[in-house]
Amino acid sequence: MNRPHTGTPGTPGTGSTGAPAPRRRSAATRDAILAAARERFAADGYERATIRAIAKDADIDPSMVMRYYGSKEGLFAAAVAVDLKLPDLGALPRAEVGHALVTHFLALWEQNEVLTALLRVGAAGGAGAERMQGVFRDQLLPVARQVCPDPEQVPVRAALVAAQLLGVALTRYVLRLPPAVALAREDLVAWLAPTLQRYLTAPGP
Amino acid sequence: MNRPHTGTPGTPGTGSTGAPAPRRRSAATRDAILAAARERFAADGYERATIRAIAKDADIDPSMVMRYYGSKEGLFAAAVAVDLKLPDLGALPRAEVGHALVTHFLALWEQNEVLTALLRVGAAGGAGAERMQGVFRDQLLPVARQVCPDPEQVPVRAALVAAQLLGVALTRYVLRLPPAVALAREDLVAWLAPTLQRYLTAPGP
DNA sequence: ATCGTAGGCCAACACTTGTTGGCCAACACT
DNA sequence: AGTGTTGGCCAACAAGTGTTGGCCTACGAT
Repeated sequence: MNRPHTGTPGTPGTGSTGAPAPRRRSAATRDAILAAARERFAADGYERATIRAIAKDADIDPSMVMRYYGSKEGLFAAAVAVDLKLPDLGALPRAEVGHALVTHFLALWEQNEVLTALLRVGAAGGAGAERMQGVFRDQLLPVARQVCPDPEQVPVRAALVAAQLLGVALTRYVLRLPPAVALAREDLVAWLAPTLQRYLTAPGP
Repeated sequence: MNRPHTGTPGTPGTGSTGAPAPRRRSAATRDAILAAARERFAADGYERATIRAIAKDADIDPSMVMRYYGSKEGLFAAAVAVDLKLPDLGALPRAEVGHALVTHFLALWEQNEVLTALLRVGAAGGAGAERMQGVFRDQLLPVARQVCPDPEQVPVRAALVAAQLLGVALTRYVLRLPPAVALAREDLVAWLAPTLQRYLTAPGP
């Protein structure tokens, strides 16, 4: 798909010395590109976030983006490497899992614009949606498995949780419905925690 | 922004006769364009849905789209004229509003791809998000006002309802998380109805 | 039958996009 | 000092986009 050209430099094998990693000068540029890309993807979505705009934000030439990340899709893939860092719900009192999940998610969304970017692009469909499915499958499902009574119902429970949480993120951080934005975080938690608690631990309907 | 050219034909003034409306031949074309546009917008989102593709689906020339709708934005505005047709919740037993809302929404969503299109484009931000805010404000808020105890809390309640419903739509119809897709409609209703019921009618936290 | 007009297509324009290959400066290492 | 490599920019390409204006054809009223 993309020619090697000079090839992606990759990790430069820190050599013989166990020294504190010299960190090639290019690493700074790469990080700048990634940061700018996250911002643009989150603000504009995949299509409207042009490589040229990202490059200008990072104060480098558009061709550098190609050199380091191969293509726009490659850049996106590198920019939204999401790790939800979900806590171990198994180690919590079962009555608190709902509360813990909501607070964790809200904190995550507000500190990291990666999730907004991912949601925006995921909603656009195609590869973005697949990536989102991956996050759901690899990160949310296993956690749900730890608190769900019936293993067979785990996927359904997790999907319900995802629907509620993503819905909040959508209305609050993407669509910005005024009441959803104005809502204080603590009130939001108070409303959502019981819902998630029920979706996760209540007996099926 | 767009020149009049021949001007949008508009409604052709059915003339003197009160006859069954001759329906200019162009009306069929316009409807075909609109149908194709809804499909494409729903499937591909705003940017990826090109005028050329829509025109090809409708078996007409791309320039016709411009003639009838002025611009791509104009076409989109005409394509997603959403009317949720929300039932009068005031006329229902208060204990059933949650159930009524979910069933109505799911039916709406599955019959009409307009909502998927609107959600996809809304999530992309910009004008799409504003239009979604409009639907929320003009159609969901008034209905919530009919069942909410405290008028001051109406916006919050409505936002919570929107978050839950849009979250389901997102995971089920846009992201297509497998468990969310596989879930039977009746089961989904059984899970969601109590949640909405609580968001709308329960005393605040 | 005639003529204005609406419905439609064609070809092109202006622009933006992702992407490429070549060239140059600074650095590291011997 | 010399030399190969890395980091970077410039200019350009090919493709695809929304959009425009002109031209042709068939219909409807006169």
